[in-house]
Amino acid sequence: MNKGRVTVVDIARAAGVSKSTVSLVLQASPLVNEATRAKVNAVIRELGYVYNRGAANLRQSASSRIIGIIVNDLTNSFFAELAVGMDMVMQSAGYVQFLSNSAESVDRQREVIASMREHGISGLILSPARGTEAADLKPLAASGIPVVAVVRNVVGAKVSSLSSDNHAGAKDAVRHLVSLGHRRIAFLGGIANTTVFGERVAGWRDALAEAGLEAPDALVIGTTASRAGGVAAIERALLVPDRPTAALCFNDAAAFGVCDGLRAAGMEPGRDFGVVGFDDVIEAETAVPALTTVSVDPQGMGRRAAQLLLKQINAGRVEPEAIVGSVRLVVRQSCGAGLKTGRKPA
Amino acid sequence: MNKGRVTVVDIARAAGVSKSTVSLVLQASPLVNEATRAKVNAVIRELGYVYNRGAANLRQSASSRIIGIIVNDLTNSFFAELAVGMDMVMQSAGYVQFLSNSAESVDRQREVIASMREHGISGLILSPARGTEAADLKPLAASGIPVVAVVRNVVGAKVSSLSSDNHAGAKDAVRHLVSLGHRRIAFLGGIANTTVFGERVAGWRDALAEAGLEAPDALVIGTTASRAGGVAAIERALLVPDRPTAALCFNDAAAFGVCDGLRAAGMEPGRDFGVVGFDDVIEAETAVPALTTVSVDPQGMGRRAAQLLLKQINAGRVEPEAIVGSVRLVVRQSCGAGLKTGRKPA
DNA sequence: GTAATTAATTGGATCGTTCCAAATTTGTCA
DNA sequence: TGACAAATTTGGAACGATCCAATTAATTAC
Repeated sequence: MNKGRVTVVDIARAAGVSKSTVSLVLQASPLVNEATRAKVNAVIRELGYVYNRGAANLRQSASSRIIGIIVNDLTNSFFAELAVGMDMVMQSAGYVQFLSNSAESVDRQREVIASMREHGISGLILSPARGTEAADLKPLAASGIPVVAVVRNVVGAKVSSLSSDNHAGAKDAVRHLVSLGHRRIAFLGGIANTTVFGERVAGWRDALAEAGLEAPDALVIGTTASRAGGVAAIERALLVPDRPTAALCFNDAAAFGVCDGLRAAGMEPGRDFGVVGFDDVIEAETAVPALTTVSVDPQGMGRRAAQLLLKQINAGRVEPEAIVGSVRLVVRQSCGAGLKTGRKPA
Repeated sequence: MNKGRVTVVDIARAAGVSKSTVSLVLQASPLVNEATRAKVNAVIRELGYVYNRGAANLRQSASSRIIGIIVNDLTNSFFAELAVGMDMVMQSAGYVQFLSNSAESVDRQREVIASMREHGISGLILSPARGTEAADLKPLAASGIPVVAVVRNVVGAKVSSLSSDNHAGAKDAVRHLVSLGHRRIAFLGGIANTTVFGERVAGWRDALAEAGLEAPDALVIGTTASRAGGVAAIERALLVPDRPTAALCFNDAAAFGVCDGLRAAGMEPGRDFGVVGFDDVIEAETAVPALTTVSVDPQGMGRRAAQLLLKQINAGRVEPEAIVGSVRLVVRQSCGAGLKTGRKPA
């Protein structure tokens, strides 16, 4: 059974030329005569020919035009947007992408990477699962497949990375809360022993030190980087003696949770307690109160990661570079600053 | 340049067997002697061999083990979760997936489908962009590639579909609001002339008719299926003379927007206005007030879609079937029903 | 009108794997 | 030990596109 598959040879036969000519037409080569090209293209359309990229990729020189993307938590809208940003760039560069969700499991991530290698990806963008080691990426580097780590980076791995300036962002956010008069500022949510958590807490600590305020460990409450984690964190924070009056949250998801938790305790975020998030997810703008947050522009970050990867793919030689994206504080209502002006009715 | 690629022939030479034997080992065939298998596997590990799936797929009998997934809006967490559900099933069935975001553009969707065909996908799960026509899926059907449409379906296309019982879900939700004493119930958010919108509005209308209540067009306010759309919808709804006291929202995103808009207007969702969503996104449970919503279990739906597609791929012969998933109302706080019990502190 | 030049076209050979039929080795039994 | 069956192994021909060197056709030059 031929499976009904139409091949270059079928086209060649029908158009009365050789398969080589058909191949040239497919590659839009200038070598082929216009009349011939037209005829071949007509036959291609007529027979419903589908280019077989797998066969073409067999020649060792070819590039698969497939790139792999692995994120650690697709249900988090930060990553969903990151993926969308990458998709945009890759799409217009003529690449397709294998997108997978490691769900924070290194085993799963390993499997996915192996599978992607078998499919011959030309590059990989990875938001590493917690616990990823340099060894996990070794084989990729060995076969010359460029890798870009986003959001988190992998210590010891010689791959490019694109992260955001967590330290500066956290510092700015806390400075802002201090300028609003807060003296007891907590750090809520997130998983304690991760690099990103560490960087953000350091920023928090430094800003407090700068203002001559103390930064007690009791005010650092790590839980999960999710809405539920935020709820749990604020519940505990409100039990601390000499309770905080404001908080920098690990990320926006946690910040929303903190708002939920405050309301459940009869407090209104922004008015009774200052809340600042991190990430600037789309919902941050439309939420009520609108979330003051450190903007890392996930889509933009996705686009930049994709561009970086493409650059490396085209460059051939892989020269790892570490980019730390700058970050800016977006002041909205949840910190209490924007409340005077209020929300203008549409 | 050999590109450093290790092939079966290299393994064969190093292990002192023929490439056919290596191939048998790769396929875990029982034909090969244990001692030989062990030696070959050792060499495979030693030389760092990577299976070339592209080459294997060349044989016409082979299946690519790649499936395509196209969703119309990945930034909507409903679709992100849908994708995660599919990922789980596909992953464990040994498939990888091309995941793309059509961003509601049919042109983009067409390109993506073409690209996926060239890569030889064994099946496609599609949440069609608005305006998708049967003709867009024709070539896939023609080459015997099974397609499962999810969420929305494509009229006239002979593909399997998996949608949820929008009519029944909406009806249940409105009945519940009626049972809580509401008499003026709006339908808020969503894009007006889409199938899903139509089905949900019909359920809303039928439930009202059943209760002997009127269903004026002024109370159907279509905007966008997003948080911002919900805010806009409730703003308009509150201006309607004889304003509604509760609303069924097109989806959870819109419902969250409605809650935001209510608060901005000084009203508390659940207490001053009943809000019911649709989809049961994860955040629905942890939000404050927890969202009463019609559960369609996006992850579960993703899993079922993936299973349906796998069934069709394995069956060979493609027999389209339309599955309408049942749906159930999850009563939480936002409708006002759960307020008496309140939220128990953790 | 023929040689030189340029423009188009074309057979293999090749990429890395699978599959088939055929060959080889090993084992069994009278 | 020889005949026969079972267990292993193995070349070579696919699969569908690309690329190279070589051939043929069309132009131009003299």
